[in-house]
Parts: sequence; structure tokens; C-alpha cells
Amino acid sequence: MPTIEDVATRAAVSKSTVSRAFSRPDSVRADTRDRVLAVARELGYTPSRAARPLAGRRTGSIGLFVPDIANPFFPPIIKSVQAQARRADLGVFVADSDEHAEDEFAIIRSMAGQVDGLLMASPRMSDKAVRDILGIVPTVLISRDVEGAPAAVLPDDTGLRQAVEHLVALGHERIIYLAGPEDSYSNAARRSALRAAASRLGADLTEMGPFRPAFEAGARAAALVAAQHATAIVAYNDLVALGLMSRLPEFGLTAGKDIAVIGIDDIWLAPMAQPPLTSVRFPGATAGTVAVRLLTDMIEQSGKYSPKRYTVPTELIVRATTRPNPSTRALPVSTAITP
Amino acid sequence: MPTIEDVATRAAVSKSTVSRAFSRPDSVRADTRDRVLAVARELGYTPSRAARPLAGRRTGSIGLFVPDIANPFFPPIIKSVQAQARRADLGVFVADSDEHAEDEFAIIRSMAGQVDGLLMASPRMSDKAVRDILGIVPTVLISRDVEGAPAAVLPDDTGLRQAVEHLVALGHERIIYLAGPEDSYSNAARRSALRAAASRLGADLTEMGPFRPAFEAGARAAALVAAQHATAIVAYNDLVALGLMSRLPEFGLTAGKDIAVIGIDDIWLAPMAQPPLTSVRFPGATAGTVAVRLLTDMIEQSGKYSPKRYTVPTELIVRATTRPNPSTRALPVSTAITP
DNA sequence: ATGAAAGCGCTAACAT
DNA sequence: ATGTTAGCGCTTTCAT
Repeated sequence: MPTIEDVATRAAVSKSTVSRAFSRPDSVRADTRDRVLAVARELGYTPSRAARPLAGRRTGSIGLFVPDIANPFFPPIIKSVQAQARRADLGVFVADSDEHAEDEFAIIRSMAGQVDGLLMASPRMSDKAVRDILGIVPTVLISRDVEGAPAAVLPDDTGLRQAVEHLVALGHERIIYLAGPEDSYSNAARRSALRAAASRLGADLTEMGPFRPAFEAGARAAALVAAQHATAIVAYNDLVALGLMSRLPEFGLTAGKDIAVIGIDDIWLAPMAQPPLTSVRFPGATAGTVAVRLLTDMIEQSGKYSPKRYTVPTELIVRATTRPNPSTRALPVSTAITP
Repeated sequence: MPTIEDVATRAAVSKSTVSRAFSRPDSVRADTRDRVLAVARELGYTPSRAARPLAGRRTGSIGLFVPDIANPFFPPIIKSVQAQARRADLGVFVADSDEHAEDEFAIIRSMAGQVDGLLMASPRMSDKAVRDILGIVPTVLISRDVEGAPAAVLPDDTGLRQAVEHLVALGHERIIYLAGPEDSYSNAARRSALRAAASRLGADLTEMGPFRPAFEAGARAAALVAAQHATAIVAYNDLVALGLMSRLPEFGLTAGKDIAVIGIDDIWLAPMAQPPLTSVRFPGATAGTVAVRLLTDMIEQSGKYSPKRYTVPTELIVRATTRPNPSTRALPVSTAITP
């Protein structure tokens, strides 16, 4: 492996010039730069990633934490983070905690020391723990907000409002929310958005749960839902909705016929379900891209950074699990419902 | 952040001793080591990951390539690799190509320079490209074998043999294999294992496809399968099997009743399907763990390393999609079938 | 068993 | 615009 020195000698310039030619090309006269770069290519030289952090102060890597890689909600985020990071010539360390909230801190803490910045998607740890991390390394939160956090990428309320409007328009007056984990930020956010929309439209919102954000947990909900004679369900996420749907037939119920079901996240499985699941789309790819941009900004302006909340648009994707409620006449829906 | 020097001063030893206390503890007298370690803990010192690679020659990170994080086959592998790597105090860079075989090389190449070793799961690139990578950095292949590769973790044939035996025992004489991508190593391996088992048991194996390893591709298979009046299917993977099953009802067919369906990989969705899918289990977690072990061995013995093929056990997990063929009497199955 | 000293390859002041 | 000079924090001979 050729070093910066080899290139410098061969191009008859100093190491500094070679270094500059790579890191701040415009600070070098065009012809010198071209010569240096030509020599570098000829020698097959690439700046050593290992030496850079020691001399400068950047490692050239960022860390990405997600609670569970196997949860289909996260892969789109991971992919877009990686793609965007590659563009910025950053490596991405990915870590997951297997949904064990108690391991999160240790896992993240161990990454924090060896990266320039951190992305945390839906962390379950306490606000205090999050703030601890925030103090160590530039960090952008995804789907989580904490007082004092400099940057977060969050879903807007549009999709959930549309979900409630949709159910009401279909004639449902009582909506059941299958809640997610108690301590989950997303659960709180979803619940409150749902409540606000329901009360504005005069619908009744009943909560059941909590349910783990998993297929099996949703399956458990089926009996409860059937016992309630529920006609409209909004699930904490698609996994729960899908689990619910898988057991509905055992109670003589069919989603989209006897009962309306709406999921959240719009993971790839949603349109594949039988019947295809109506869901509130979260643009994971957008979120990932934005998060990396926010993070690189923070790293650049290391130090002061004016807090930013970036909101990504959500939208109700209507599919076959929401059809008119046969037992109720649709309510007249005024145009005022849609903003 | 305290440095090695701070610890050395405080513990009244030299930097070398501190360094040794961390990297080769037994080369330091027990009491000195304890003192050093105590001071280190007190100061909150951790050896800088950034400085190590420059002085030594290890970066302390490995790279993991997978074609598609969103494919449920990979998360268990990724998780176990991460867990095992954490134990060895290694960071893991994860990269995926979104199934674009043509991007694989560039993506992997860019990781290759900044890690101590590489893990490649089911890469689709050519043998030649794989060998190029192999020449750059210690690499372990997972679910792929290439002549000359020093190490690979591969599934054994047991599960597929059991699958064919199972179908034959259920009375099926004609089995259809829904093939995966043409250029895929796994596809070739699965096909040949299936062929061998079928011919040994006197069953007929017909191939259809190729199909992308995706749900939608499996959905496309449904019409084809129905047109063939097939009674027994082995799909390239669970995703294809699940996609197939989702469309079967449209042709008046029910998996496990009119038609036997077997998937491969046993991803978490398999037992969740309606009806639960019979599948050949691949122990992804074991594969990941073994792969990291193989890789750290290679890194240690940097240089000569006797080529290793590590085989992980596969097993047929029988669920509801395989029931006796109603139109055929079960064949007498000699005990010779099971080895 | 421990210490001293010499870098690893690079970047970042500080000259010029 | 370019060169000079110091290190960054650690590991590793080589002494002792």
C-alpha cells in the first residue's frame, strides 16, 4: 500500500499538498492537483482510513442503531442511510439490540466512541439515557424525540388523521387502537394523534393492549377484538395488524368485510397480505436520507447547532382491509374534514 | 478522553505496560496489571480505536455484505455476526446492494480497504470477482462457495433430502422445483441436491422458473403451477413459497390440501403463514457465529490458512402445507430412505 | 517483567 | 499556493 509520502515524492510536492489535493482540492492549484492525483492513481494510492482519525479528528464512520433489523420497518431506513452515507464517503456501523431495551445503552455507548456521529432509530431507552448519548457524540434521532435533542426526524400526523377520517367516512363510530409498548415514544405519539383526530370527528377511540410490535402479539389481539365486537381497528404497526388478521378467520371474521383494519408503517408485507392491508405509510427511505444529511451538518458545525425537527410526510394508503361498514350508514362527511 | 499516557503516569508505569495490560494481559505481572486496570477504570480509559490500527495493523472492524437486508433470510445472520463480533471487540460495517449484483463489487471493494476481514453472505458476483476480493482481505463466504476460497459456511443437503423424502412418503411422484435466479450459487446447489434426492427415490423433478427470490415472483408462479396440475412444490425459498400460496386460492387451490408446498430457509414468516409453511430450516444464527469464528482465525493466522468448509445442519420443519396427497396412495417407504 | 524510543500515515497549524 | 514541523494514541522492537 503506497503512502502519502510515496505520492509526494513521486509528484515532487510535499505531503501537505497531497493531503490537501484530496481533502480540499480547491486549495491547490489546478495543475499541481492534477499531477498529484495522476500520480496517486498511477500508484494506486488511497488515503488510509486508519491514519486519518488520529491526525485529524474524524473517523469517517457513523453508527446506526435500530432495535431490530428483522423488523421490516427498519430495512428501508438502514438502506437509505447506507446509500446516503456512501455518497458522503462515510462507513456505517449498524447495531441492533434485538428489542432488548436494557441492552441499548451499552451497545450504543460502545459505538459512540468510535464514530463521528450517531443515528438512533426508535430507541426505547429513557430520555435520560438518550441525553447521555447526545452529550458524547453528534446524534440524530429517528422516530423519537427528546427534549433538548438537537435533531430528530419525525413522522407528521397527516396519515393518522387520514386514517381516522377514512374510518369515520366509512361509517365507523367506534375505533379501537391496538396500542404498542407502554414506554414507546411512537406509541404515545400515535395514540395522541389518533385521539385528537377522533375527538375532532366525534368518533370514540378505545384502546387495547399493550402489544409487542410483533406479529405474534397481533395474533393474540384477535380474540380480544372479536369479543369486543369491534368494527374498526387501528393497530400500533403493520406487524400487529397482520398478526391480528391471521387469526380473524378463526372467529368468523374477515378483515375488510366484517371489520376494518388499518396498520401503520406500510411495510412491504402490507400490500402482500390477503386481503392487502390499508396502512399509514412512513417514508423510511426519506427519513434515512434526511437523518444522514442532518447528521453530517451537525458533524460539520461541530459544537453549536441550532436544534432541528424534521418532519417527514405520512399518508394513508387505502387497500382492501377498509371497506364500508355494512351495519352502519356512512356519516355525512363535511369538506371541512380534509384540511 | 484519557489517553494511555494518562493511565501510565497515574499508575506509575510506562505506556508499554499499559498497552500490554490491555492487549496481552499475561505478559504483565498480576499485581501491576491489576493496578493498571484499576487506574484505567477509574479514569474511564478505553484504548482509542482510532490509534490502534495505525500503530498495529488491525482496524478492529470487519465488514459484512448481504444482498438485501430486507430479505428475512439475512437478519438472523446479521444479528449473530454482530453479537459474535461484539464479543471479539470488533465493529461491524454492514453493506447491502439491494439485490443489484452489478453494484456488489464496488460496494465490497470500498469496505475491503478499511476492515480486518470480510464476510460475504450469498454474494451474486462472479467467481472471478469473489476471488479478487479474496486476494485483498481475509474473507469468509456464507452460502456461497468458490474454488480457491479459504473459508466458507455452507448448508448441508440434509434438509432438502428430507423434503423430497417427505413428499414421496406423502405419495407425491412428481415434484416441481420453483427455481431461483439463474446465476445464483444457492439455486444451483439446491437444484442439484433436490435432483439427487429425487432420482434416488424414483421421483420426477420438474423445474420451473427462474424466479426472483421475492414474494411477488412467487405470486407469479401460482398460475403456472395451477396450469401444470402440480401436487408438490419445492420453492427456491420461503418468500417464493409464500408468494405462491397467496395466489393459490384464486385458482381454487389450497396449500396443504390440494397441493403440497415446501419452502427453504424457514424465515420467521414461515410459521406465521396461513396455513403455516413447511420449510427447510437454515440455522442463520449458527452460520453467522461460525463465520465470525472462521474469520477471526484467518485474521489471526494472517497469511497461511488451510482452507475450510464449514457445513451447518439443515432440517425439514414440517407444518401444515404438506399433508398426504389425497389422489395417490402413499408409496411404501423403505427404511433405506433415511440414512 | 518493564521501560525507552521509534514510528504507523496522516492532518493541521504555522511559516514562506 | 506550497512547504515545514509537530504531533494524534498506540504498538512494537529492543534494551534493561
